[in-house]
Amino acid sequence: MLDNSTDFKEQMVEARRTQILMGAAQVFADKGFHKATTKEIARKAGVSEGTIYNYFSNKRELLLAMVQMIATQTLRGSFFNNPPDDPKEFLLLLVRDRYRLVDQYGHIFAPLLAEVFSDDELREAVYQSIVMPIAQVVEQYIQKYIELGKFRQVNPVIVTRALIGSMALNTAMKLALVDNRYETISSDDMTEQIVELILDGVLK
Amino acid sequence: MLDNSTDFKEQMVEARRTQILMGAAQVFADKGFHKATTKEIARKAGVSEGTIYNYFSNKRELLLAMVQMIATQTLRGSFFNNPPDDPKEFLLLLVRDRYRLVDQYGHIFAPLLAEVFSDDELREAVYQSIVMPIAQVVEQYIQKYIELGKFRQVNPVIVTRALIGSMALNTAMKLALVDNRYETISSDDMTEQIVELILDGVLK
Amino acid sequence: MLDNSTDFKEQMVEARRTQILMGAAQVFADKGFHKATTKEIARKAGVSEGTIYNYFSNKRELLLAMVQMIATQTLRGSFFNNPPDDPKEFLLLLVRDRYRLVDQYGHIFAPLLAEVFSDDELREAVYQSIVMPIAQVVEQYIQKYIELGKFRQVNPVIVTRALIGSMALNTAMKLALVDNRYETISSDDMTEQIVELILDGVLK
Amino acid sequence: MLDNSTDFKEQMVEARRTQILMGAAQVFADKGFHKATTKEIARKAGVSEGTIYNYFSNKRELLLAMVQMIATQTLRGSFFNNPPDDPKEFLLLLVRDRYRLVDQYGHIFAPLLAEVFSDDELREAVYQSIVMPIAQVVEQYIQKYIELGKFRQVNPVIVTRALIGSMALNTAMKLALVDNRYETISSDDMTEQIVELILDGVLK
DNA sequence: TATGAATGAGATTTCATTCAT
DNA sequence: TATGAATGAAATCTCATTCAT
Repeated sequence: MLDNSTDFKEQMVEARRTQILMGAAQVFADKGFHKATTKEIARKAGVSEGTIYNYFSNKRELLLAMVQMIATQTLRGSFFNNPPDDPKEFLLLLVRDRYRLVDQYGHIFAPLLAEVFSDDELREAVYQSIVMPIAQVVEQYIQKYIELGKFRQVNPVIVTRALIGSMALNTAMKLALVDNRYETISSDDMTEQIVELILDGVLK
Repeated sequence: MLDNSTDFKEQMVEARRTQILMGAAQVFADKGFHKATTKEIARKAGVSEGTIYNYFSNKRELLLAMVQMIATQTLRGSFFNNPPDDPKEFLLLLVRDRYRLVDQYGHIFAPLLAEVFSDDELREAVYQSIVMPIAQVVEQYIQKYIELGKFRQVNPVIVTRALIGSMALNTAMKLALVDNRYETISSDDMTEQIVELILDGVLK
Repeated sequence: MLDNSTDFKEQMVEARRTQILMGAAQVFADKGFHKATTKEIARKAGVSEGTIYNYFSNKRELLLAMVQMIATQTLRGSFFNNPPDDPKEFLLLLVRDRYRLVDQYGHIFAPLLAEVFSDDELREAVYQSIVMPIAQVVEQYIQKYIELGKFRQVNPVIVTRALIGSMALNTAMKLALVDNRYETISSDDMTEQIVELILDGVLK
Repeated sequence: MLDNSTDFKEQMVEARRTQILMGAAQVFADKGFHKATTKEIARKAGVSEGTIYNYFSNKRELLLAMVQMIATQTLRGSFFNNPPDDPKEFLLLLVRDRYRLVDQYGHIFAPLLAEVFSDDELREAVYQSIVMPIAQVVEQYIQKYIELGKFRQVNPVIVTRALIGSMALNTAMKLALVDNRYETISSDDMTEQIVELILDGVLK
């Protein structure tokens, strides 16, 4: 078989996988993982139920595949190579970039996080593929600034999770529509306030 | 029927409900809500499956009842009436008290939070009964100190969720055993570092 | 719990198992094991599909249970203790007793034998529980008569299977209605002819 | 279209059918008819799933086609025309020839026989195409020798099935590896003992 | 009120067969 | 004619819930 024929096939397979994943993401978002039926996923994805199983070995694999899909949306290399010197600029760039990811894949995150509580393997995958990569960047940055004497002697691990947790809960509140005071808070304002809060907490 | 007879009966009913809830909590913690079977809950609770339905109308009600059970573990009135003047003392007392709650009911929180992502009513209940009461105390305290000129002009809503989110994610990391660096961090250290971080972020 | 209550419960369980097995036997006989659906088994047995699984862990267990049921229909102890001295009398008694079993459980044997070809565990069970016990009796009898000098020096293992195989294929022909010449052959005639055939083959 | 072109085409078709049947035979032997998937048959046969359906109308047809394939392996004409006069020679020649068939097609027989119990049409086909032709030869031979006064007044139908059943069960025992005493019995010994057994049973 | 056997709706998954390329 | 992706019917099995005792 010729190379471009193989390529073509691979592309078709990838396109089909994505098509199915998107359907699954919608249904998972609506119903949650357990109440989502393969029948409805198939309908939303525009394929038959059987076709799902030509591309994923079972329903749960759909969740794991979503983790991988999100994980590939990494930070641009430029960011890693030349992180801005100004801490505020650094954190704002980073946080806004990740916030955009949540905005884009928001409907995927919720069912994913829900299952993380009861699925050990999924939890590990989410942590290793999604949380760790970004957390490491922040930790190392903080560590460097502590050594430079610009930050207080804080624990970078804790502070990093504090930043992520602060963003996560506030974002969740915004998306969950459970507290209407969030309607008047813009994402940019929220992001900036949180970055400043944490930053002032670590600055000497 | 005499009053004390009614009381006795009510107590029996309450005791049975608790007995069942405790069984359910254990199984939910082990398996998650969906993979927990009523058969196993009954066994763990030491009752028959049928009996569960004499006290709860369905499996999901067990989750809602757990929210109420946790919600009753409110802060002591004394805390509300005479909150410590020193912000650090205030926040530490508060956070440690809540942390104790998580320690005690930790196995209930995970399955509860998992379902919060896909169950609107449960989400509302958790927010109103568990998050809001404590959040309000913090918000009002922050508001007061802003007005007193001791805190910067921050948004109390955001800062409060930042504090809660910081504690939540760090605690989750500790409990999830997914990052072994948390093994060397004591709860007290963690709590104090987070409180200081947020506090330094809001102090003028 | 009192003994007779336990007994009663055990009897109920046994009765239910038998009820389900009988339903399964009918459907297996009609359709064969694989084309038999649990839905139809349930209907024939007069229970719901779910009930089947309260008594058998899966569809295949129904087959194994049938083997056990047939296996319990052993030869009377008197037969073992005082086998008739006359070889012809001995073999006729034995063969007719077993033939009666086939007559009674005939509809169970067919699907059982069909699966024996592709299910190792079932094959082992059928051999150990059904074939071996009866085969051993015959083998030992033949062996004894060889030693007494009344039978030729034949291999008791082969001769025993020859007898069983002769009976089996002729019986199958009768039951399968595939050769109408069998319509005019009575079971008793057939049995006697086969016993005589084998016996004359071994007698000195 | 020219004759030899048609012939060539027919040969190609026949070759393809055989290729597919051989693949199917292997998988049927491994898994049994029902657990064999068309996907695996296609793989073993070295064709695609679709191609199977260009040569056979459905999976079951594969079984029927196997019956025909075995049926064509008939006894040599010479055997029919000049059967040996000596009964023992006659039976040994016949039985050994058929035993060779089982040896060669053994892996096909098991799944075939399994289905025979629940598939009326297949049963009829096996009986008419495989059992009957050989059985008739034996029956007529026996009949002739009875008339010649060399055999007792036995029923040729029963005796013939007794011979076939004796061979079948003993052979099955050997192949099924379920009774290790068969490991020390050679096929030739077994064949001869059975022929002698039956023959002594019918000889005057 | 407590029990637990019975229920049956419903979900996942398999796989023979079809059909566009 | 060959391919193999797509199909969707159908089957097994689970389990929350009911109800007779």
